[in-house]
Amino acid sequence: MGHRCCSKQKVKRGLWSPEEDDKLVKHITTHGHGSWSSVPKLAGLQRCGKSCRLRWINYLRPDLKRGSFTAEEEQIIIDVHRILGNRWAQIAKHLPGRTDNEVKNFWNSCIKKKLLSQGLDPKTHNLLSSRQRASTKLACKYSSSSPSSQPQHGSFTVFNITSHAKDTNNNNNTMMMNPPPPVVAFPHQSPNPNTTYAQNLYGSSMDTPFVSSSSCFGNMLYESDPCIWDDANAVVETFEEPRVDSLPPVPQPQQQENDDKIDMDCSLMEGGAGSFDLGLLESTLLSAAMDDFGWNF
DNA sequence: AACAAAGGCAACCGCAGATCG
DNA sequence: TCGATCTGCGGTTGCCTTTGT
Repeated sequence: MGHRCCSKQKVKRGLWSPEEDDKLVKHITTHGHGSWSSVPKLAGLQRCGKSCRLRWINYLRPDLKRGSFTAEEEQIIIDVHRILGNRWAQIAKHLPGRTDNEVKNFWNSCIKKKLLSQGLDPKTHNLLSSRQRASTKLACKYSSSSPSSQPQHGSFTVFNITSHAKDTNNNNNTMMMNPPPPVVAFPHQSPNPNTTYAQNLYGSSMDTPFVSSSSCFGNMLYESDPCIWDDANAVVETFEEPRVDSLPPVPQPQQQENDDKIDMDCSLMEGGAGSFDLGLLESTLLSAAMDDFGWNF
């Protein structure tokens, strides 16, 4: 069964040869791709247009960054995935030079296992129940390439934030935020141990589209040491063992997507804002929504 | 050294939305 | 308005390499 676009002609499948790559690159660099369905014919390739498009986008584009993912990229993937779920194309937009396919493969082969080994459900980013953790411990060993990326002391550092936001009329009405979803710190993954991961992230030279309008959240998000964070009247508590069963589930991106639209009034904002990087959340949701609605600025 | 299992990754498949005539 | 085609996306498959026995 072939693609509709190429069902009439005999097409080659499987790995691309250097000659085919060469033909495709030459054609696109001189003529552009135009209509992908006409590319194979014009380029003299016995491939279907879809295959040509995929090959170009994933491997031949000159702006691709090859090589293994950096710790920063890995953290970005985890953060954005927590918000958007398996929207690989959206996630890849946060990683210049990376493709959705590359991100997806990296997630499935590395990050997923790493999260599992750290007791996290890769779908929900929630802590697994003790029973689930026991089963995953049996099933999977640490897959990390660096020993330092293993959880230390066999425990997690989980922030629990209680925000005492004062209302604008200066009275002392305190607004107790709903219990936030768990956020697990990965201090061992920070490239610079003297700065928080978010600082590394936002302060990196990488051309990240993130613009954090609430950097206080961003800065505390990956704080590794036990601390009381009192900026903006929020209190951070840490505890050694996660209270797995009492923690509420992270709202599922999939659940928020009706007709594949991001609900801008989503429950992430309402309930768990305290433990999310709001800057990342804002920019990611906004860019996703802008994409969904076709807004360009 | 040979074989099996696991991991990693490139490519394919099918669906859904967009576009065009 | 509608059907055909194109494009983009996420899920899945299958091949090749690496690792373990």
